Amino acid sequence: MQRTRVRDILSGDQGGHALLKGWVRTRRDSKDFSFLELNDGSCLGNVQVLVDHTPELLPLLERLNTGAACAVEGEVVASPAAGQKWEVRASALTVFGEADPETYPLQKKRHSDEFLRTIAHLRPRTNKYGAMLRVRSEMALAVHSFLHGRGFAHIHAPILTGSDCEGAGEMFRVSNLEPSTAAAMTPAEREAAEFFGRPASLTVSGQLEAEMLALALGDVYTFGPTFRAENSNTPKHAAEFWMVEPEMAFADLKDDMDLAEELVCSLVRHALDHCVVDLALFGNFVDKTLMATLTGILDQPFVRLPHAEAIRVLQASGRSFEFPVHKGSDLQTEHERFLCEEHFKRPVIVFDYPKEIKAFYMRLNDDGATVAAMDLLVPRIGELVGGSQREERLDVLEARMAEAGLPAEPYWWYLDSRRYGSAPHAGFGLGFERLLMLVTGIANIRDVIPFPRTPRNLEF
RNA sequence: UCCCCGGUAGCUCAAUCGGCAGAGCGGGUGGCUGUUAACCACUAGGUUCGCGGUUCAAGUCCGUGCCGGGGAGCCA
Repeated sequence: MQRTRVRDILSGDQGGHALLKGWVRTRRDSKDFSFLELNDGSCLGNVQVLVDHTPELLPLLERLNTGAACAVEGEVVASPAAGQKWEVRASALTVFGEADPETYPLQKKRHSDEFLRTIAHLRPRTNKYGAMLRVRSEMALAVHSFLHGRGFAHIHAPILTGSDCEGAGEMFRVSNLEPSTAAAMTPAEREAAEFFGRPASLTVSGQLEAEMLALALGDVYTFGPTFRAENSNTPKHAAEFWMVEPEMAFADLKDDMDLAEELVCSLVRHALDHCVVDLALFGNFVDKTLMATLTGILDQPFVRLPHAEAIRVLQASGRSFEFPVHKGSDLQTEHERFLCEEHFKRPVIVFDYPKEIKAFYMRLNDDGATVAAMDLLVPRIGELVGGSQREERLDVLEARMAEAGLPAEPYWWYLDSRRYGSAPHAGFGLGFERLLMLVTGIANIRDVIPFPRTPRNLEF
């Protein structure tokens, strides 16, 4: 007999014989019978199972404490008591794995996020983390379905990279050499001995490779893990995170901003449409303002303002910031928060940044002072998306690299794309975990990744 | 990496001025009830994060290390 998922029992409209398999959330004993709350991860809800204390069932029931895995076979019937529409009257039980109540760390009561991080292998069995993981899966699907619907090709950028100057972020070095062996070698010996014959790292972005593919396939995107070795200890940084990076040929900055806004709105709408029950949990127990925030995002277009205009808004605010703003200065966290949380009270896209504070590959505007870059800022989280129109003019790109002090040689293939059939193109990176923080209201990035990697944390 | 706060029972936390180590929840035992964060009674449970110091006496004060949280920087 095939098992029925709890989700299908709870959403069904008729009873019948069923086989359920899952984990016991709690057991309530009466004199002659007990109630089991069974959860199988298919949805937030549990099925209430009524188990009579018969000679066959009682010995098995006694082994089913909170956390135990079991199978329940029985009749699905309308529940006579309030609290649930359906319940299952058990006719047979199978115990797969017991959970010693003396040592099983998950209790029926609420646990702190900090404690649950120390048992990341068990926390998916809690309501909150089960809900988060279902939403995470649903959001990944929504990313693919939105971009697929727009005609984007899903491409796979390499995770191992040889260019150790891709961008600003510190990179994780990758080597197959024993550290002690490598330490005894001269740099030349070591280079020859390295697996790739040169230094290798984990990628900090698939953008440069995505550009090459966009200049062949038109519209592409990567969606994969990304690595930063920055010693960042904050609620919104992780050493390993997932990033969605669309790249469009024949597109400018406006197209880029349009796509970012439409993608974010599409993902939020998908969550509201497909994760109703799980989002309700977050709205009730994690962030009371969640639903208002999410529907607010869909209400009206995002604010778009040039960086220079953002500076003027900040200067005119009358606020005394810890870091005073002036023409050409970067936006600090306090400025970003003021703009989207207090002044506009909604997502804000800031664009046309001074070229000095942005990366070399961003397209130089006609004013010669700014580049066609954009950051999408959202309340509470800050930068959700960072992108730009790319510099497609070979001479300008080479000049910008020289200004930045970058050697041209390792970028020979990147520059080739501007040498042969270059075309205007644009793209951005969207932090997938930050999106999940936005959608769930969860405040710490460590709680939207099943097994987070942060400085000094590589357990599990 | 810098600044601030914290680390006491399985979990969440109290402990006055430096003076006997406490509660709720969870666990165990018994009872009760179509229960549902079940309820009632009883009960067990401690290297007070580690190391060093001050003191008659340290959970409490000092130094240091580790871990966690918040803020900042960097960014997705």
